[in-house]
Amino acid sequence: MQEDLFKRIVSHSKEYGFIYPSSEVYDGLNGVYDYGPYGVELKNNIKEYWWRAMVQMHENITGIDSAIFMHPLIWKASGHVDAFNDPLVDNKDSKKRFRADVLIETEIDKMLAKAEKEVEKAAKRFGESFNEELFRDTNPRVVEYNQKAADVEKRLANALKNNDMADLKALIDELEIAEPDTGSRNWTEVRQFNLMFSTQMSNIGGDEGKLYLRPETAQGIFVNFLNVQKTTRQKIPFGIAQIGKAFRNEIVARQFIFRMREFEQMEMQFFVRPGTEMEWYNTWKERRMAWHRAITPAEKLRFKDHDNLAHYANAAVDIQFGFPFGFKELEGIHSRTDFDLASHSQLSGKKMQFFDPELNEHYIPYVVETSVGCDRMFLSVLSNALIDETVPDAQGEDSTRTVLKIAPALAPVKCAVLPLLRNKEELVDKARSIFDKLKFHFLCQYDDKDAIGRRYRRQDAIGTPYCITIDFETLENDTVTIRERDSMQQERVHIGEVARIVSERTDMRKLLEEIA
RNA sequence: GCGGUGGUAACUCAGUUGGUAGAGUGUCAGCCUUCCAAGCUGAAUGUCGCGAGUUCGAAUCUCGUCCGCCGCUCCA
Repeated sequence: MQEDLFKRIVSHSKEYGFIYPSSEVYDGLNGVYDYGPYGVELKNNIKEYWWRAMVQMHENITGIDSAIFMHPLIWKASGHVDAFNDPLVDNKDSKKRFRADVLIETEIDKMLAKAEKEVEKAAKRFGESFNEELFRDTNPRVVEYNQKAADVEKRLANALKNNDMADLKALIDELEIAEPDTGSRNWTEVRQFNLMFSTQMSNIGGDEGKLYLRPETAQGIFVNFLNVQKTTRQKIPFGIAQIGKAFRNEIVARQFIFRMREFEQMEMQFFVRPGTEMEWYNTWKERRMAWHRAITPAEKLRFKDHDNLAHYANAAVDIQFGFPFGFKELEGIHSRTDFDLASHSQLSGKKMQFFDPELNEHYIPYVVETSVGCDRMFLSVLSNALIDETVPDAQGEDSTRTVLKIAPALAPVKCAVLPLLRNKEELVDKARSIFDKLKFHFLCQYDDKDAIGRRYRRQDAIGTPYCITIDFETLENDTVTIRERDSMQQERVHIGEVARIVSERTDMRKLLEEIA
């Protein structure tokens, strides 16, 4: 059932111009998708909703748009060069995949544990007279275990540093590491997976011209911290927001647009006084949840604390959405401490500090990050909106309609203009003239093909919240019917009122007021 | 990458023991329609993922290859 919903979302997306597989005429490109005519409208509206909620609604948040190409040292400072470089190995029998370095580290831990056990046993045996320090230094078994652990650790570090995959494999073989569940030692070669895409700048050969496509937009904000703070005269606490593409060379990109190799992030980094970060962390948790709740039912949203934290965070929580394939991360809220600014200060030699006039001292601000996946947001909106429902047809019999119940402020097309009949020139002319006026206000569609009911259904399928129908009464008194998508109810209004009514009901302002 | 599974029209799919391709929906043109899909007439669209082999003949059998989906790993 849920599985079916997901399939329907994928095919509906393609069939109605929301999302196409990328490079489809060449059989597609794994993990890459294109946004179609309605997709780009919806995506732009999601971005606008985010931007206005974050930038327009907060005096102390400003936006930037930093370049995708950045100085390679940025990714050294951020930890991505080291942390996003995973050597992976597969077990041929269990078909499971492991990080080679983790397997070896686990083995090192086992050796150290064995040494400790020797010490414990000796302590019991010798009782009070036990000289632990001496025992550790002299007992042959303890020394051997510790020495071996140290050797392996050193070799592991070297292999990782030199990207020596063959030596990692050799270590796994020499240590006779077995797959934890099955005990199998039947391993494939160790392969390197770098999660950052690299490219070349200019025509410099070798490593000198090597650049990465940014794996997150956040670093563009951190390296502009000083610029923005100066030019906007912001005082702590303040934030910098950015929407932009990021790239990760995922081992496997799966679940449609949920995990793509090229994706778009909507990130805001909020700079705060050290010690106040948890307060702000909680504030942003609540604010971000309110933003989601304004367009998504509460039961589809939940917080999920991170079990183990990334290298830069001292607190982290996800906002998850109930996708057809389960609750999954939509947005991450991290307390990033001063990791990034401190790291950039150190590597660049530029002091990324803030002088706090209240405290009369300099400090490196702490950072609270909110980061939403734009494409995931898009998918959540679609999963929430796509509904097949039973409604009465012209004869009062049951019929099904497929409708996208998207929040009107996010809907790709706001209004369709439909002459009741196509073969009556007066109706068509009148409808055309109404369409030509409405198009100045919002995105409209004109359609006179097929019976009126079918045209309503077509608009339902792309989530158009309002349909204006021009009928014979229009010709008499300049009134039209407005049909609302979800209720299918109609009201009759004067032509002069249409732009105002549709504008009001599809205005993003209502959403913003709701979450203020 | 490994394993499983699949690839036939824009979408969903059928195609029987090999005889050179079909349905429904959708699209387009026209007609008809005074408000909620499936009324009438007509039309377009497929090198049956690609390549090779077996065969008189391959969507169907064999091999190779590409791509998709699901699982393993990672994250927005």
